[in-house]
Amino acid sequence: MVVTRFAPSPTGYLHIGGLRTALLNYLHARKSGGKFLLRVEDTDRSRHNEEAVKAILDAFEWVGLQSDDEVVRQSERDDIYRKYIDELLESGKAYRCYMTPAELEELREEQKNRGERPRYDGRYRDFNGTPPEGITPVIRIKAPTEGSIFVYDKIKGDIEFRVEDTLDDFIIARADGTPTYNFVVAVDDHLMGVNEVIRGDDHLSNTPKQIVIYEALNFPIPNFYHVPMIHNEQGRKLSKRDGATDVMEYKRLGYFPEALLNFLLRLGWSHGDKEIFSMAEMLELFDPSTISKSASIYSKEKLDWVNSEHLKLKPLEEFSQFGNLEIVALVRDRCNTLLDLEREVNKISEKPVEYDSKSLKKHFKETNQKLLTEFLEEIQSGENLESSFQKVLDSNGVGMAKLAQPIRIALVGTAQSPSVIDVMKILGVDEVIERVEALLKR
RNA sequence: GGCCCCAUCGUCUAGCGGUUAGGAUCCCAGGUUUUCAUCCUGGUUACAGGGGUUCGAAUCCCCUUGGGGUCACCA
Repeated sequence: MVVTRFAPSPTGYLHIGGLRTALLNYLHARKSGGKFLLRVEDTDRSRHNEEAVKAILDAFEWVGLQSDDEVVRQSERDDIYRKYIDELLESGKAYRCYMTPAELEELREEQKNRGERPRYDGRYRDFNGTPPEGITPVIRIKAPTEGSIFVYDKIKGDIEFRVEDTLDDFIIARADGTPTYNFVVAVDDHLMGVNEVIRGDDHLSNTPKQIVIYEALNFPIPNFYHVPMIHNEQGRKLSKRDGATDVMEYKRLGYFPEALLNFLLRLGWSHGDKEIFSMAEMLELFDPSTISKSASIYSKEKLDWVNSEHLKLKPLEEFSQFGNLEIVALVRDRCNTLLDLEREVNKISEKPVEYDSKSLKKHFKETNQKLLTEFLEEIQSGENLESSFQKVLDSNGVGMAKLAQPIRIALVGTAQSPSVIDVMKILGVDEVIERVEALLKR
């Protein structure tokens, strides 16, 4: 059974890039009846932030990606980590290091000056003497000192990291006793039964460290899939300055969760020429081993288009919150987002508060006004809307636009709207009379 | 800077030794709508550069260049 996870650190909201990673994990697990798990990475107590946890969970709820189990919180698992750290200490695979942060810093400076890679020099690796006074030690893992660590990545292929230039005896527990990231990731993934790890390729260079932990603890190594990053339109890392990176922002902007997911999935993955995917189709067709190796760039235009496609595919009934469904049916083809939809519906259902000056100038000349007045008289005399319209055109021998455009302006305030006849029918005679009179009297 | 990853239209991508290099988006033009949008038709635009291997390279190898990531008692 495939077990995957998404493990955000609660530093703020759910990031759009994180959502994509989560989606890929979710799809991969669920399509084969496996499990998708959520884990909050908050080992650093100064970083624990309950509000952020809630924000992230809310976002997951909105997009509909649900964890198949209780959300795991690392801050509540100190005992577990302690146990494994003790185990490593006892078996001699880890050791206490009494170097102070200042000493460490000094060492790094020296190494840098010599043009070497900054790394811990292993001075306490085989220490047997009496520990220096007044120093609470950190715990370091005994990493291999030579050879290579191989990562067999299902997306990137086999990657060799030479121990010499990638590893040192890194810290697995801080002086305050809390475990560090690379250690808890390995422990938790194993304990949670995670056997397929899909994550951003910014984690690729962490992987050798985690493999060191897996091996020290005799845990089986999971399959790794390192997915490329999403960049901004300048080809750089997506940052807050690039507009909406908070998933919930997309809700406010009127996007459908499925459309956002659809868009995100197509960044780095494709299935033939298919562009629009329902959740069921995503689940059916997704295969993580076919994710592309190169980074992709976020494109708002494409998202808008994907959202508009989803908007057109939804059953009409889903939009009753926006008002008259006949109006919704009339305007939804001209919308990208729900915000657009709301605006377009209102444009018809509410009386215009002002008239577009350009439209007036072009379509509210003398003849237009005369035709419009005639039209008003016809409908006031009890003639129905459609025949009144036709009658005025026929008796004056003019084309439809001469009358349709001023009616549009009267109805919605601009010369752009769906079919005037359709709009008038929905509005009804009384409302049409009111709006036409309002324009003529202005 | 060391290490690692990556490289096809502006963007998302197809291609996995032989294709007129395909689709989508964006943009432009035409048609439909006597409006706008939708929709339909058409069009512009790509294999980063240089070496190999091969009868044949976008596809395989090497180098260069460019971009990204990572180097914490952060995750």
